Amino acid sequence: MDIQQQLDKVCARCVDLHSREELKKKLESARAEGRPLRIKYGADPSAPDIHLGHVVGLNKLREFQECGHTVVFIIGDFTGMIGDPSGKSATRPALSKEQVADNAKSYQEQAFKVLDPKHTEVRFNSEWFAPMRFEEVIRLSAHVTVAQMLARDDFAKRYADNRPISLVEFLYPLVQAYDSVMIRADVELGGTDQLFNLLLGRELQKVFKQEPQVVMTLPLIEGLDGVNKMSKSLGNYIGVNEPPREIFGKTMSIGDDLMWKYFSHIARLPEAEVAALQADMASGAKHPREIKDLLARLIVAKFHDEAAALAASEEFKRVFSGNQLPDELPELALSAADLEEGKIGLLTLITRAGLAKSNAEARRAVEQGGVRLDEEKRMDPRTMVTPKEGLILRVGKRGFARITFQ
RNA sequence: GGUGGGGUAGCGAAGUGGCUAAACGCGGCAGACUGUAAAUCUGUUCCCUCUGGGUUCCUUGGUUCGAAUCCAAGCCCCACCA
Repeated sequence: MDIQQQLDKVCARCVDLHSREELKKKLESARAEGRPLRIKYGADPSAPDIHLGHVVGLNKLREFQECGHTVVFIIGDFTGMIGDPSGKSATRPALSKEQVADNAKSYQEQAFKVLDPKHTEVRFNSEWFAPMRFEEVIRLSAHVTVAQMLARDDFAKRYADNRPISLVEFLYPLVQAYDSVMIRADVELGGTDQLFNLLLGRELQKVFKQEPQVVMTLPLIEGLDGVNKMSKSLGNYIGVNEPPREIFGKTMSIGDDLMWKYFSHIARLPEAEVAALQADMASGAKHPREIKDLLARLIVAKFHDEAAALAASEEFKRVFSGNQLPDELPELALSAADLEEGKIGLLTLITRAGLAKSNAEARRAVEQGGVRLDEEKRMDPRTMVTPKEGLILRVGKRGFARITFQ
């Protein structure tokens, strides 16, 4: 692939790029030296589930790989084990060595659903941080000023509002920047919220007499609520490891407006096709549900396969549009000990099936008309049920259980 | 070290002696409708064997017929000034 093609490919759909010119030069010199560029991507092992928010970046990394470059996937195990000692951030709990190792492993497995393992180098940042002496930390800190740190939007706002900023938070960007130095990154990419950290990597590389990395940011993708960026802590995410049905359903639940971003950044549908779909929707030629169904199929196929995507789509139509039962129902095994004179209270049955967290919650579902036994609505919470093998309990649109006996 | 502010349900945030299981917003759940787990509308949202009962407003002790609200001690958090 020639340099121009590579540039067009990797620069597409990014938000910030510092700079295209530099990237071009790097591509040229890399070609001249017959080596691949080193594309850095940092991963936080405290949240081991990769979701579609990460996929935006992973897709871009994959594009670099398709151009023959090497992805350096850094697992922040060192920082993960420290966490955020200020305790402010719930997303940064301190993890044990074992937890970090486990998370790192599952992280890689998931990342390789998108990345090509043959062109990926996995590194752990404890490699260089664990043996570091405090003296070196101080020296490193000397390269950054408080004013520089306060230039970061997030810090500036918090400082202005008299909200706390822990010193640790000042250190983390530095840690990330130092990673760039250690792996001699040519390019680093991240979400737009990472711009400051990425740029700091450039500064630090200059200090260490390295050619500064090219910095590229990609859009943050809103999660299921359509407002906040997709994140595990907000629970508004679609994980790449989730079963087809979940990925499909969750995708169908995003707002119509958000579809386009997913088409382009997650499903990687070419811009022209996205535009065509938008036109079809505007003209009424295609129904929004139909378009979203396509999106959901593309996403399921990306992490599972075509057949699973098709099956999920069929099942979704049956369960939600047709209000029918799904093909697989979770089972609730009862034994004679659970019954009193052959009966069990409806509320108990619901909580036993895990379809409500408490009896009170089950009661609400019943009183609000959300509970059915063999498709027959039951609105009295005092109902005593005489369960039989194969009885189907349904709570709301999504909760099902089939009763069996042991 | 000094001064001030604060800790209320999943989160944010009212409430400063009884009318408070605690306003309101977000989130969650259910229903209606639909184009779908979109949007919108309605209801609901501590627990329990539920026309009743139990336990809550950082902790412990106290005042009071009665405390999230008052007092004391403690723990924790934040800001500002040094």
